[in-house]
Amino acid sequence: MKNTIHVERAIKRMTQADLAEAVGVSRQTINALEASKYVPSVVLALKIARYFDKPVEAIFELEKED
Amino acid sequence: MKNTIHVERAIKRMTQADLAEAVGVSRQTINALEASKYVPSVVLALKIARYFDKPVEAIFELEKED
DNA sequence: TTCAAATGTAAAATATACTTTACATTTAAG
DNA sequence: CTTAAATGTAAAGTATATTTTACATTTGAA
Repeated sequence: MKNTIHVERAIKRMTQADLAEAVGVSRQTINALEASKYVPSVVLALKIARYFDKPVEAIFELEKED
Repeated sequence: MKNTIHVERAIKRMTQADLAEAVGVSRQTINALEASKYVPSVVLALKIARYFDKPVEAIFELEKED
């Protein structure tokens, strides 16, 4: 699992805390997602994608090992 | 969280066990997802969507309470 | 109607997402 | 350089996804 949350966040010039609040999770959760420490639920993925107005697949990408 | 897994499965005329094997989870996991007993990870959602050749959003939909 | 396949369900165990608190490090602006 | 904001990280706790085993019920085809 690979994601481009930090890129989307850079485009919108927002902090991890901003995004966390926008999608209703803690800042550490966003930080951990960006660091690929774990895989989000599809609910959180949908919220993040919707926030950035992109399809889930544009932000979260499967890798061979998934 | 609402999903249309059983519909996609009906279109392809496949069993829960078939889909489970195709995406690498147990049959009970598919059964529980169809019964909305829990929310899958985005990895599993991506695999299911990819298997049905549709975007995640076409199969998994956020609800107000999410 | 009968039988096998498909589905529903449940409990126990394990893995992992997510939160909270707290602190250290980095970065950017003044 | 100094300071505040942003980020990285970590540990402990809670919630929940997923598996395994097992059995009951439903459904469909012969």
